[in-house]
Amino acid sequence: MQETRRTPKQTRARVTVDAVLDAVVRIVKREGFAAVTTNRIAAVAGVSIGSVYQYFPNKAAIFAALHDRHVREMSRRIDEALVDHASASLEDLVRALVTAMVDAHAQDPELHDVLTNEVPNRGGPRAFQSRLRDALRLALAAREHLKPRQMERALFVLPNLIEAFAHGVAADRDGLSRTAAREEAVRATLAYLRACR
Amino acid sequence: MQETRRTPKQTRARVTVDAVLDAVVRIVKREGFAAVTTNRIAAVAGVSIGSVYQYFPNKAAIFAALHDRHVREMSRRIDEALVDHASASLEDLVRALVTAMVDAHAQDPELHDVLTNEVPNRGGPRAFQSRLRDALRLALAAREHLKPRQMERALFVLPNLIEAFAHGVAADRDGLSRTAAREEAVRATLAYLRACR
Amino acid sequence: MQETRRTPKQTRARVTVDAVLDAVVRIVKREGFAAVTTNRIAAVAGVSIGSVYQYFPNKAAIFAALHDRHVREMSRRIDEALVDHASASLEDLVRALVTAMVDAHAQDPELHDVLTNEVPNRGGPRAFQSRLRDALRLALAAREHLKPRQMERALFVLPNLIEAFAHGVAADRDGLSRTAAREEAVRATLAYLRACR
Amino acid sequence: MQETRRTPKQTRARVTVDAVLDAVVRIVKREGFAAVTTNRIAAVAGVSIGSVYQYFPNKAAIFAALHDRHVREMSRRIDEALVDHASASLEDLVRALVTAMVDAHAQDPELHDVLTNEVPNRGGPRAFQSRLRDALRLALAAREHLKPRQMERALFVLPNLIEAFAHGVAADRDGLSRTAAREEAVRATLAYLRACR
DNA sequence: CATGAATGAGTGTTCATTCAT
DNA sequence: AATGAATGAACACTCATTCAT
Repeated sequence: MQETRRTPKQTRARVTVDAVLDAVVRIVKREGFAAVTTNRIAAVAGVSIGSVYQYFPNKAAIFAALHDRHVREMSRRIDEALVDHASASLEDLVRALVTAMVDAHAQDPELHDVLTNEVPNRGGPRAFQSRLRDALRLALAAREHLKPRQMERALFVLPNLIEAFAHGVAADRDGLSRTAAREEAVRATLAYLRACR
Repeated sequence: MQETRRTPKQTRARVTVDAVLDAVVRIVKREGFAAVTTNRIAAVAGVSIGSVYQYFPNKAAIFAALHDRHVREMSRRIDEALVDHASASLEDLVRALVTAMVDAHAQDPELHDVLTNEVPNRGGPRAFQSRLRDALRLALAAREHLKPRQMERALFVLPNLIEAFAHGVAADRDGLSRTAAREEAVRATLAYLRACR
Repeated sequence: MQETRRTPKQTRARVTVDAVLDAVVRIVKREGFAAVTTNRIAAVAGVSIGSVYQYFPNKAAIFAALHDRHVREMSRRIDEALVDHASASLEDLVRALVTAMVDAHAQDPELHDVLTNEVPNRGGPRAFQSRLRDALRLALAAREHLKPRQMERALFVLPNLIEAFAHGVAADRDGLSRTAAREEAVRATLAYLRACR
Repeated sequence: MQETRRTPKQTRARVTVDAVLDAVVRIVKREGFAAVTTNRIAAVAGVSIGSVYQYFPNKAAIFAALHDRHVREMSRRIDEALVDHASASLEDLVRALVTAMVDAHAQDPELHDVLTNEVPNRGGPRAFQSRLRDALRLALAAREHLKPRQMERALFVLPNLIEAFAHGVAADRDGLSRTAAREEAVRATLAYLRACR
């Protein structure tokens, strides 16, 4: 009773916004980015075009919200891994982070591809890299004694490393299996970390 | 006498095509992707819109050609590194490849960003990953004794890794100097390679 | 209460469609066929170009609809003559049919000319000849004992005969008076019919 | 040696002009009227676009010349029939005229359809009706004693009649053989003529 | 609030015509 | 004279956005 308690207004807004964002994804996947018109979005989302403009000031804002949602979902996973493995070893935490990112992308590779290569993204797709960097900063600071210089370098390398694998898994659909790719990602990350010490 | 010898037709075509592609880049950088209209391209390229359509069947073909040119430039650099370091150690070759890619992107980060995030890219940015993969296949086969399985994994990982770093160095190094970032990228790549053995 | 009762949607559509078709006719008459651009049609019809495309998928469809409307109008007149003179003599029925066709064309000869000679007409202008043929088939079958062979021939000749006069009246603006032409048409048609017996 | 003697210039002009006109017909038949562009005409005619403009001031002139050629061909046939049957009965002459027109259209119905319904025709297709009218005036004056009023009417009716049948035979005879249709056209025309007396 | 018909600025593209070679 | 690359005005059509209902 208490947790689902939002005003009807908020709920409806939430539902409509999500329907719109999902519609964009569905259209890009099925008909390509060129088919993403605001009217089509409304139709696929099952709302009127007027309602779309009730929630988004313009088309670009829809894309921005879509990217935002993705970044938030990624951040959620990162935070979760961080908290769940707060007292685990660095190896285990890194494994958890890598697994979270790879799995997130592997789950719907097409979605990831769409977000990365088709939907315009003024903010850059690197928005959640900084969240990842922050998470790693916390993790490393608590566990390793790295000189500031080393820390900086590691914080440059690791997010790129992790994204490379996540990206690779999503793109190379008939390459490595998800499990193998994930293992490879963990191995590469830990190898680098060891080389840092 | 011999090197500049092309038919006037070919030369003119080349010049026009390049002017058009450069115009696209210039417009995206200065006014954003939304300002890239075919008529604007023609104006900035200093040719008539009719001439643009003499060389490109439609707008999408212009973008495709732009990506193509980029891929070719990348391939050129990869090939060069491969040949120049034909008898060098694997470490040196990998260093050369990473450096080549990083430098290529760092040279005009804005251009790279534009090509990656703004200009629609149906073929995927993976076109030159496969060139990179081929180069690495040659390099590894001649130097390391990897089991097929190991080779497969390394060839999946390395191109993604290198591209991620090239991106990363060009985009946000978060305080790291470009040289330091590049050095760290090489170190991370070699760390992975060593872990493969 | 009952006769004007249509949904607003249908009424509005009807009005817009007719305004568009009338606009085409007006433009062709006043400025020639070359001046018939979709934007000009919209302007003259008093609607936005977007609305035109709400009702017609493309420019050709506008022309098709225009011809269609003409054919329907002709068919209406034919049917009316047929029913009104169901129990009249063949002479009277033929006179009614000829009169209907000639008058229809004489009423707005310029319109007819435009439809015949300027507006592209993929379906052929003969669409309403077949309606005329059907009407005559009914009329003759009920009144004359023609052998199948004779019937076939009469059904080939009569529509052509009638169209020749209608066409002639519309085209030859300073030729015979409308009444005279109509009388001449009736005379020729009946002469032929008598020769068939 | 003497009759084909024209200056090379004139001959070349003739050949080019004809090639251009034939090209138009070929394109309309094969690809539809929309495909008739000046550049395509030049290509199909096997000459350069520049040469086309050497002989025609603009595109409309090409269409005009095409109609002109058709009218001239029709006139030739009319004149021939007139002379060949100078001392024949009116029936025979009319039969000859109808046959000439019907056959001319039946020979290449597609061409005729194209010229009538697709190629813009500012002059109206009536150009050769007046030639036909003149021929009939001569024929009737020499053979029948019609009052001026009757003559006027006959000269209004007959060309329209004959053209309608020529059209009709070429287009849709609805099961009738071409010979039968032509015979019936002659019968109908003569029936009208007799009713004039 | 929701709707969706209407809007019209702006786009990609064509093609008649020119003119330097 | 012949060529055909270049031109650019003009077109058909789309689609983000508005607003009366």
